Amino acid sequence: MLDMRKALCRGGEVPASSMGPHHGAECASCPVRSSSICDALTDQEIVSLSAISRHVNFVNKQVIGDEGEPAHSVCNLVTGCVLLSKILPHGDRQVVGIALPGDFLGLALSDRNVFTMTAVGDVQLCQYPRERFGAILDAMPDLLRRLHESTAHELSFAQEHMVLLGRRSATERMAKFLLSLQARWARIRGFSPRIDLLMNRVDIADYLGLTIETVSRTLSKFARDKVLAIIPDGVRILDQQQLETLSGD
Amino acid sequence: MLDMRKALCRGGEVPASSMGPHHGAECASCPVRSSSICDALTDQEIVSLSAISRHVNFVNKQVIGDEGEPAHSVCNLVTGCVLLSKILPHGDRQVVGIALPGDFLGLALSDRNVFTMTAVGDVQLCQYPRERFGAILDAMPDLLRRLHESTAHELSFAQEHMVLLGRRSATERMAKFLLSLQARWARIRGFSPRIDLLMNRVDIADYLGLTIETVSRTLSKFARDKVLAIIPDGVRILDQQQLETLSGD
DNA sequence: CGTTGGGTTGATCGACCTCAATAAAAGTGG
DNA sequence: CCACTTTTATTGAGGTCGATCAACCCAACG
Repeated sequence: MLDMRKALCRGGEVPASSMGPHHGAECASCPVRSSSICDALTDQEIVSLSAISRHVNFVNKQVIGDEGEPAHSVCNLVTGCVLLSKILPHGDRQVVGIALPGDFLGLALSDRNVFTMTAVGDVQLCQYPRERFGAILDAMPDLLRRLHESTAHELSFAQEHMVLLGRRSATERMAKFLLSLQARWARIRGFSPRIDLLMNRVDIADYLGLTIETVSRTLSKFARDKVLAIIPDGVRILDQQQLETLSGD
Repeated sequence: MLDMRKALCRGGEVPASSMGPHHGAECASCPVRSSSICDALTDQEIVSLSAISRHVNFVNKQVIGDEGEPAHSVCNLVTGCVLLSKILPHGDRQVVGIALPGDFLGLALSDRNVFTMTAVGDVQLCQYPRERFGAILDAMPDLLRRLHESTAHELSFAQEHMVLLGRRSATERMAKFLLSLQARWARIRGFSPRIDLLMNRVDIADYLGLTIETVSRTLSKFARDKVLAIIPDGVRILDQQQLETLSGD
């Protein structure tokens, strides 16, 4: 519901902390290699891909790329969380996706950003110049296949989210959201009843197509019903079973 | 809002009218070749692809494939319209996509249908066995690239639809829907103020996340305001400009 | 004709939004 | 470390848009 684009202090595209280019070597110790598109590559291919890669850092609320603006690079999300959002003429915002470590940003390889990307908390990206990445794709059919897989998976996720936005109640949306985040983090850090939300109520509301008040009320209701406890920066699930019931399937 | 799966007379996967396999030759005269993924192929490649293709026909409301069931084939939509939908445990339905001539069904190449596909009116598909199509992809990197492009485009469209479902009013949804359909048909048949809806109010409601009553009321309102005229099987736009204003951007 | 399926319209209801006040948390500067 | 501001979250009261429930129309069709 809030246009954050103006509210941000964007120094430059690349924060000072990441100006030094450091190539190649890190891939071997990359924490998301196995869960990213890079797992489709041979060691040799990794080397040639890493030759064009650069790590870049962003801080909370920093805009990584603006909808409609030229996209100079594509990247893997290494650490942190990135919100993908679109803003309507009258100012309303819809968060159309949440990227977590291992996710690829720029699946479409489009020359313009199709959505605004905003860092949530500290974010590290492994960035590749777009044209060079495109060129490398020609030489690595497995990489293209993996990219297509990821895109298809995203599409499927998007369709699932359409169902949520079109046909589900506020309670179901909230429950689904929490379970979905929990499941996604589980693949990265392992299962935990404690869920770091990272983002604030505005972001959640804009993702679920609700208002912050409804988000707050729904969470309070869950807490009152002992389904979860609201803790700093997140929630702790107290009754997993009940939350799944509330999610509507 | 209606579970149609049970309500249908599904003879078999392949209607009698299409049992005779007819290979290859039609590709030369295919009406959607240039707008389908096939336009990425050389004449020679077309021949090898057409060797595994088969045309199949479906009638109005016939289920082409059910969500969750094994997907034996992928296909190009040649004529007609296909609804892609998901159904909640509860019974509510969300239409997550509308396929028109030239669109590819089965972009994900997944072994199971991720949504239910339902024919709207008479439908002709150009069908390929899934495994064989997958194998052919290895030999045709351009085809894979084209497939990825289509998938990325679908994803972008899906995200736009999320904005509609999450943040737009009934009026805006309806206006957007009509303009979107008009634009998509324009690429196939050329621009026309007359829009064949093909589908009924239930389908529209389930696509827009509304009820049939709201769809009907909104259309009636548009007609009362002389924005459009409701005609058999569709609408005729009377005030294109005003409809665009109503769409909210 | 009666029946059936789709569409329209009206009356009422309720889930969520809006507006507003308050509370809690997080910065900021002395 | 403590006032002070600013941001973020919660809670309440009231309003609204679209859902629900229900009646009715109309065309197709046996």
